[in-house]
Amino acid sequence: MARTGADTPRERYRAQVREEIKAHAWEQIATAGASALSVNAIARRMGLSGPALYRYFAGRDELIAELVRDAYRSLADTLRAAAAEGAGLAGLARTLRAWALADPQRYFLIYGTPVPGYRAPEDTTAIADEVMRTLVDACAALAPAGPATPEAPFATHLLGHRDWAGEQSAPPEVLHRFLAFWTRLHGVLSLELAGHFTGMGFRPELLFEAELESLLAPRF
Amino acid sequence: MARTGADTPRERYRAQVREEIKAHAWEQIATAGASALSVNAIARRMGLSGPALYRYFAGRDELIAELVRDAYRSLADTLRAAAAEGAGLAGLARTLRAWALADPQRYFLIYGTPVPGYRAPEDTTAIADEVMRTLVDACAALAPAGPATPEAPFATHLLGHRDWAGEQSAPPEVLHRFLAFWTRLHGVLSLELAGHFTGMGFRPELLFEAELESLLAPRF
DNA sequence: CGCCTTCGTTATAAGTTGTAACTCCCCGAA
DNA sequence: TTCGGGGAGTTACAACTTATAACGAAGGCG
Repeated sequence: MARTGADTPRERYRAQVREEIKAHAWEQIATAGASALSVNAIARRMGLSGPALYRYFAGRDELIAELVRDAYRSLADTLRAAAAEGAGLAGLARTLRAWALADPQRYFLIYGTPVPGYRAPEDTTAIADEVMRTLVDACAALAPAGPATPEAPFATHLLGHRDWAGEQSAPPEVLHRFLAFWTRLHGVLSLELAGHFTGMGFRPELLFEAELESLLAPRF
Repeated sequence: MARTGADTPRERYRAQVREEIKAHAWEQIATAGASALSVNAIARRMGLSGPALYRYFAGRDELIAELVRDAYRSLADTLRAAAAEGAGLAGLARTLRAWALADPQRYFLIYGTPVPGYRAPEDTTAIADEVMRTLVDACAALAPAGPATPEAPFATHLLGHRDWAGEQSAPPEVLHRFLAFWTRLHGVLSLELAGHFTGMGFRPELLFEAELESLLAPRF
């Protein structure tokens, strides 16, 4: 499962300890949030003393960056697996929702409040692009090259401005649908996971389904 | 402007210092995020020594809770003022956007990643309800009591489950439009403010406008 | 005018991140 | 099998944080 780079026992041990550190970190994040993640607390729970963990991660920031990378990786793999099993746009939406509900703090680690100075490393943005590409592909597969509606100012704007990751860019109609897909579902999910619907007494999954339905319509 | 409770010189001085503390806190949050807010750093910049600030706030958490309250207050006042000047749903949407762009970290303080254990105090949720009511009213004013569409499963669900703040609850069609309004605009705004659109090369305000337009349509 | 509250201070405790220096042991090569 | 090198883990330490306690000073209020 865990693809370790080299085979030397030292490398294997090192990779194993790194995974154990990350496991404790996730546990801690799930219960107290990422801002409360403490290197010392992890070391304590592992029976190690503080500075030992610095053999494995340059510091707290690098550990968090690694967790972000793993979160993106998990999401990308989950969505790709669903797509590979024939899930359409609706299936991907529900897969995304299930993934987010499984660990809200992991979702927020990716799509939550950003740290003002932070810049995601190259490999992480590459995985983020992989997520987007999966969703764009599903959008493209939904409406098989439907004729662009003439009155779509945003789509015509997208026609000229799409420095997208994928070079073979999808038609603007598809990109517009993808952006609506992404932002609408994120809007419902993030507010639900943050607890802004509690006390309102309705079932958030029905709002999610209603938004999803709006996205599947010819005119979304 | 600043409604100080009592008139005694001590009270006036106290309120003034509290405001100064909060001003420095906002400055710090805007540049480094809420998680990096340091009571000691604020005290240093004010020429005071650490524990002095504990005369004014019980601790870091209470200070942040106060900032959250003020952020909600600012948003509620801004939206109410816009509504009072005749702004409709579109005007409120653009007002919300301008308010968010003016200080992204302030927006995230309200709608960003939640701290797992945190429960907003009573008075804060009251202001949050005020924000919602303003938006619900604008949604109600948009379509003057249009006949409920028969095929609207979420609207019919809302009919039975709306433990809303306002007792005189709006019709489910209106509530559904409000929820779509809130979640769609938040979806675009939060992803934009978090920088997830940078490098894509399109103008986020056009996506915002496109989503807004979708919300103004009879069938949103 | 004097008291008393409140402010701001320093000292301290218990945390945190992160570095430095030292030991020790394991792995690999001769 | 033995020996050396390097990585792992340790303690000690610096600098920072939140927060409390105890003290002095200074102000307003009766």
